[in-house]
Amino acid sequence: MTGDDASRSAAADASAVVPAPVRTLQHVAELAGVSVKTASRALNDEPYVAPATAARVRDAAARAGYRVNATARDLRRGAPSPLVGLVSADLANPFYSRLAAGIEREIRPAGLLLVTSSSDEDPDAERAVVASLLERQVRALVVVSTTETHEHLAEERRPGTPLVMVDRSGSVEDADSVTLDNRAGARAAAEHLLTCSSGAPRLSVVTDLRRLETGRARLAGVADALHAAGLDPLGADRVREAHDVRSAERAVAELLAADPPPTAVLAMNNRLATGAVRAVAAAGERGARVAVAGFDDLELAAQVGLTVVAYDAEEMGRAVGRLVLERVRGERGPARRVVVPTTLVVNSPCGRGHGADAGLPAGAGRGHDRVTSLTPETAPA
Amino acid sequence: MTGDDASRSAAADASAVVPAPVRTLQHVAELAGVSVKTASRALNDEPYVAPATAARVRDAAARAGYRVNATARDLRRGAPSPLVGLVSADLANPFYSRLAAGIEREIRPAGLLLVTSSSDEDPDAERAVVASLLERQVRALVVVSTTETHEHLAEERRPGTPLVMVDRSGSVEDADSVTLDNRAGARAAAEHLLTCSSGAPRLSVVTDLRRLETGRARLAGVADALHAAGLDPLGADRVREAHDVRSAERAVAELLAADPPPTAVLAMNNRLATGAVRAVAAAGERGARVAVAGFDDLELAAQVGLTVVAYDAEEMGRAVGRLVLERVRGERGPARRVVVPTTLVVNSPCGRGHGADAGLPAGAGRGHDRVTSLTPETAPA
DNA sequence: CTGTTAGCGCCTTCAC
DNA sequence: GTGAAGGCGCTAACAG
Repeated sequence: MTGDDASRSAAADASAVVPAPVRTLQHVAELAGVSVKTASRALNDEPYVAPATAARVRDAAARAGYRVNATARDLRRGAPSPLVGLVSADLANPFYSRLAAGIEREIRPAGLLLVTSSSDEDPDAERAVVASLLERQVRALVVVSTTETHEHLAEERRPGTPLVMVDRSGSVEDADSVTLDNRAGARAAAEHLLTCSSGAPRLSVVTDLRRLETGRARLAGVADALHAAGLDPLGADRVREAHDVRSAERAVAELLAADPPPTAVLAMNNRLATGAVRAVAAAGERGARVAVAGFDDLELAAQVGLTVVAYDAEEMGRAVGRLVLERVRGERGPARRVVVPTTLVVNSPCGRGHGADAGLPAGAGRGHDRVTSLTPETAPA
Repeated sequence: MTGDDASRSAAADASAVVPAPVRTLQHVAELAGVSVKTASRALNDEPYVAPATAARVRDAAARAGYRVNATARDLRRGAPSPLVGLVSADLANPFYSRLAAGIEREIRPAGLLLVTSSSDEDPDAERAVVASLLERQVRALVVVSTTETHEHLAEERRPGTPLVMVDRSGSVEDADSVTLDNRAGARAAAEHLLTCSSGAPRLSVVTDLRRLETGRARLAGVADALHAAGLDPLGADRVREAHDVRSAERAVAELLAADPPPTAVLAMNNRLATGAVRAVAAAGERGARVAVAGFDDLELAAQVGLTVVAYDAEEMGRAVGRLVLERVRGERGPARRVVVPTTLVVNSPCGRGHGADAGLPAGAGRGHDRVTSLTPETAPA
């Protein structure tokens, strides 16, 4: 083979800064004039290696730019992979990214690595990426599932691979889950909006995919609030589905055009809330007064008078990370169901509505009216 | 060994839904009554396997819940790992998460997996995680570096592992890079703020770690603008360093308390801009009029009258992904330096300043006054 | 068509 | 102290 020669001559090339692409322990051993095993011992700081030998080996390794192949080592040792797979819908969404950040922060100290992938809310993509991660022998799987059912998670997953469902708890028997108290959060927001109106309250809602568990739970929370207030359930003309900022803006514009117009709008997630704020601001120019609330926090919510159902997404991620660590460390107990409480942060000046003439509710500060839902931190499965 | 027996009896247990934790090809082969190699062939759809045999093997694999160990396969095949490592400062920051999303979207179709990890702006953590990823044999490395120098990237990296520096181009000879046109972007924002003032303009700045390349470039852009306008360079009393929303809010409050107060404030990233908007809103209650601009886009920028230096972070990620793919596919050319242009989105009503009484600039829409910097998409190294 | 042998890079066992 | 053999799970190469 001329491979080695070619490599060495490339080392003389200006573009190759590093010595020579020697890679294996075998090469290091030859360079140091010892056996492979001795080289292995020296580099792993095992006892019973003569100091002089160890030094020679280390030197050879350094010159060769050698780096252990952790994959091969783990294979030989029978060690499980340090990879934890995360499958979410869209990493660009602040919710998922904070979640990922929380998971990563929690598992990194344990030497675990987070592999992130997106399903783009496409069930087939989710199945494919789950399969791919499983083949990569991920040590645990964290999934924000987009699918209606979850056989692909229950069955395809090798027994013993811990699974944590996030945001949407799903139906896998032995899977841990971390979800929000969606129903209580939405109910709190709806109740606030209903009491906010000066006259008879009329509530409209933008929601995302109703097929998802979260969407259904949040709508149920709204229904709770309406029922408790003795009001009629949401009519079809008071609900629109949207999935991004622009479609939400259009949807809310339509909702606002109803006769009579709503006194308040509730957006079921952060993207929809952004669209809603824009639509209401535009309508506000024409004199409308509409209170707005949204699920999920937004950085500038207080500044635009947006009331939000807030929660700590990164802390959710940390909770996920802790579950992963426990399972990875051998915890075999029954599935845990962690429900994270939400907090209503009231930023809309109540009774006055919200619009161009409402001005910046700077005086309201950023959410001193916090109402935490009473959901317990952890509930039994 | 009683391992198998124990496993099988566990299958009868209610908590174990799946058949039996048989894992290796060896087991499948035994189950199907064929050799390991035949099983391998059947499962890999190789030709020259009797249909009946193939069916038996597939059936056995299904019953056993077998899933190939892709890691072992790659080792044997000499195939490189499909892992791409990303080391960023903080995945919870929308900039990094959009970046990650862009990279992931671009590389996923090629079968590559993104491993994300955070350095938390800690150089030592960065070095550690880079080493760890390299040991995992990542196929390519994408780094948002927090370190001053980059020997650890230049040297420790095995020759042949492609490296893409993002946001901060660094000093590694053979590394590709994707960066923003920080200087032009900051200059455009500063120029806008300077011409915005009715009287003599006084500009103050909140910046993050000045040791970082981005911070320096953005400050240089501000200096450019001041120089071009014939104004004095920024005095030390007009600059504060901050690194998160709260410290930025405090810092801007201090800047606003100067005598004479600034007519405009420029925040050098998204977190600092959020803090600046809050501080200015609070001061606005007391009648101050201050224009605000920030580097990085924010969802609700238009709604709060925040002028922003915007750019497409996800597209940056896709550019990174494309570079990774090219290198992974064997492209050996010299380092590429991609510079992404920025766009100034003017949301502050010019000449009137910005404060509580400025109201929502809803009429200004969301950024119709876009000024794209003239930076070329790609510049030679 | 199918099985045997060998070995990817590394480490464990057990000799020397 | 050190080295030779063997094997983790899998698949190329070569038999049969």
